[in-house]
Amino acid sequence: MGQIGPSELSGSLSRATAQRLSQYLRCLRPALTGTTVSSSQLARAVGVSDAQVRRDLATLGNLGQRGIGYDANALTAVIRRTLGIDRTWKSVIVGVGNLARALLRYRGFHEQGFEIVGLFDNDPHKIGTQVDGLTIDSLDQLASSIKTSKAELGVIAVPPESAQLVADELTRAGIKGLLNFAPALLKIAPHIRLVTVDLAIQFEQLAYLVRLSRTSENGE
Amino acid sequence: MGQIGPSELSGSLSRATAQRLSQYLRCLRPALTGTTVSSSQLARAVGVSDAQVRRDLATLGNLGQRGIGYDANALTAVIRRTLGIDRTWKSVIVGVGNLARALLRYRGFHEQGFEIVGLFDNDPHKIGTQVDGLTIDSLDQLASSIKTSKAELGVIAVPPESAQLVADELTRAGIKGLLNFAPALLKIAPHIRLVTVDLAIQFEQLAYLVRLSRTSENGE
DNA sequence: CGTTGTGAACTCATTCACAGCT
DNA sequence: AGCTGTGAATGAGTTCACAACG
Repeated sequence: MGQIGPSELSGSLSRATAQRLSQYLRCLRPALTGTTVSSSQLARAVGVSDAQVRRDLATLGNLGQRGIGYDANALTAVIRRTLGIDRTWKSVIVGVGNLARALLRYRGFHEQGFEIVGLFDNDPHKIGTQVDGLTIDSLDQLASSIKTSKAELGVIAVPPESAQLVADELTRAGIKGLLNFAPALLKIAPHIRLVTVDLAIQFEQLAYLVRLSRTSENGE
Repeated sequence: MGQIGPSELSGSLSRATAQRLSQYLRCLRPALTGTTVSSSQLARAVGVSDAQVRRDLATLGNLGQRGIGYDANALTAVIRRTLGIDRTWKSVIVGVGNLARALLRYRGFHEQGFEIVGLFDNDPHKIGTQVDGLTIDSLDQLASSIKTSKAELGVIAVPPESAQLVADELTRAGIKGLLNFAPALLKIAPHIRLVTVDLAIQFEQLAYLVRLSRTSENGE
């Protein structure tokens, strides 16, 4: 199974590990110069144990130097390659509301390798107008536009009642992965990857944590 | 409210369990009428095993009926109480950009118990204007405003370089929990609860999943 | 020295499988 | 029959602790 090939993107990392790699990447950026970084430094920054960091990074190959640490540049490169963001991912956003605009302005998306190549909406008032240099197209054009632009990722930023429809349309257009912001339970084909971000759930989790820490005076 | 009855809010649920409870809640809403729902139904809807559902729900007390299932209304009430959303959480948003506007329009926030009672920004052009019936205030007024409104949750929707400052200010103002959307590593006091939502990380996770499913044609 | 990499131990989470209730 | 609750088994994830190395 874990055959270390030419580019060692070995045995699939757990979801949690992949998330932490993203976080390590975040802290690595500031210290991008030719410095080295230790597992305990990364651990403190992200809020995990140093053993956890070492375990995570060890799965990427032996890129630490004992007694020294990890080379920040090399580590960054390997994590990016492992996560698959060592290249550009063309993406489209369906539903051009405030969330879509927030995503377009979100710092560093482009430099992280995510390029928005299409905006779609079904509101006649929006179709044809421009946002950040991109023209908003009608949903009818979704399939043809995706095929010509070769976009692989689709962002669903429409109200929940349209979310399934949009997901189906994106699937038909040959999209590979969906990032869904609608609080809806999507039924999608097994070959499509789905990441759902439900903002209300994040609020609920926060409320739970606050409530918990008040109920039992449990430190940390 | 009032009595906490069997007071089954003791044993802190794991973070993952709390998340799934939120998801169950999501599927429960449509079937709100006096119906019963089975663990396998919930499991199918959310995408977990039925045993998982029963294990999760069992931690809330014995509210299933063998041979029948769970009463949708009762289950909803207990989950809401467990998550701490059986009451209103007053919240403020700092940084009134597109993300803040998206949150304000997000369906069902209010009905889920989250009430935005304050908007803050340091842009002179925004201060004094209204969004959704709320007047945008200067950051200077943060502390006093939070104290009079008794807001408990703060949403950080500012650029990453201001995020730490805002977090400190909210802490000083006596906030209980922070929902951070800035891609920044926040240093916060231990008694403050923090949930960070990094949208770029979600993109990265999706890219990883898509890349993975292409590399090894691993069915699932 | 300080730091990595990793077997081994350990903790937490999930699934199995079935008794027990309706 | 159908469905829950749960002990037991399994699996996944994390920490311990230390040898190996610069």
